[in-house]
Amino acid sequence: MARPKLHDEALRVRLLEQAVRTLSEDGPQGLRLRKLAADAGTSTTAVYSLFGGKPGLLEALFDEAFARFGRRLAEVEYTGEPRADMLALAHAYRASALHEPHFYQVMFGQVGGVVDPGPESRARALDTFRPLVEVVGRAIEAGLMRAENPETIATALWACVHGLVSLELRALLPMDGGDPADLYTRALTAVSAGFAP
Amino acid sequence: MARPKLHDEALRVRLLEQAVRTLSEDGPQGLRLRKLAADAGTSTTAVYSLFGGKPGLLEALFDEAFARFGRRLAEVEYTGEPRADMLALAHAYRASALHEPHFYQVMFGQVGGVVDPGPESRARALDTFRPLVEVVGRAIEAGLMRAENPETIATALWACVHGLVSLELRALLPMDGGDPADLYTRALTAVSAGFAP
DNA sequence: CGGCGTACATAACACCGTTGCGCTAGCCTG
DNA sequence: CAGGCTAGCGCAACGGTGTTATGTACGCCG
Repeated sequence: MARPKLHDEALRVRLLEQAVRTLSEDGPQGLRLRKLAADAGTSTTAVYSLFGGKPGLLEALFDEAFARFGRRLAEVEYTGEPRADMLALAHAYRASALHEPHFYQVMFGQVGGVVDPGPESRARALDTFRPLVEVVGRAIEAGLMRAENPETIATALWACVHGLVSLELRALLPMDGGDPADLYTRALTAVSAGFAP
Repeated sequence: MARPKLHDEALRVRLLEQAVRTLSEDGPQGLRLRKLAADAGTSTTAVYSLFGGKPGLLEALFDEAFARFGRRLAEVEYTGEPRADMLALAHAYRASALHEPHFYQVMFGQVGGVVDPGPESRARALDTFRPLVEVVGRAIEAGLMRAENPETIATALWACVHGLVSLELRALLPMDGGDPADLYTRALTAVSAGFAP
């Protein structure tokens, strides 16, 4: 060792925070390494020693985006009625995606081309929808849904919400049907009804 | 006029065809203007006079991708049983997306950041799922689904398929459930059952 | 106290999309 | 029939990107 490390964990979180801010404000396109380093008071070398490059930084943002998403879903207050809770989760999912679309893009859009999350990042991402699996489990216990694998049903529900959000963000929802929130509610009610015993 | 135009409609389709080929093989990342022009035996200026730039080229590819998708869906042979036809459409949708994921990325992923399709491109994109609306309409006529707005039900079905495909392409489908195709069938059967009268 | 080795910032590199320059090639006029 | 005018186009320059190589300043150890 020759001199004290400046590229330490503290700088890593500072860079990540700054990247999160830029991502939130300007989107993935606005994320430039030089500007990021300058804003954090360091040089681009730091990004390479701490993240290995821009793909590594994006993977860290992928994790962060799912963590934020997970926090939003964890804040949902349950009523105890599984189907209502499921709808609450879905609407929280939608609200979070519409409120921070750039993060949604990092999670599900192919950003800049190559965000290859790696297995453990994918596993953490999958953990995000654990609350939904649990709600489905309670619905099954309550006799509201048939006794299938909860993950299967939860995946179907998740896919439906995710697909609706994706279409809505692409402005591809046919808008003759009034409030989009109603469409979510009706579609998800239908899915859960379809899995009724 | 001074000399015969080389940047004509023929060159436009040649460039588009070459772009389609490159997109299909190398993905959006592999689409470089210089290489594209060289492959087509012209210069980058042609892309600007014919498409206005790279965003214009990507919008043309957006249209082309949806056209291909529409052709795949139009090739589905109907049995006459609306629910079976709906499943056939869904599996054709999935097959097309998995077979040409780069086109799917152009259609639904935020490619390179800015593919802003413009209203008439969006309208053509929405036309793509017209067959699904018609199948739903037949299901309603046959008394298999409740007499709601067919577009609403079709949108719910579309979102479900689209969401599943999106998750599958992201390798985010929980794989303990065996064949993913079964998951599609079960989820979509549930959705259509949820809209039963 | 001096040399060493490392950790860093800075500058160079290759490439991108975009744009201005300038040559080239055909019609129109004299 | 010749020559200039100008539109059309290839080419090279520009600003910017992510990445990599270079040089430098610093703190420890002999």
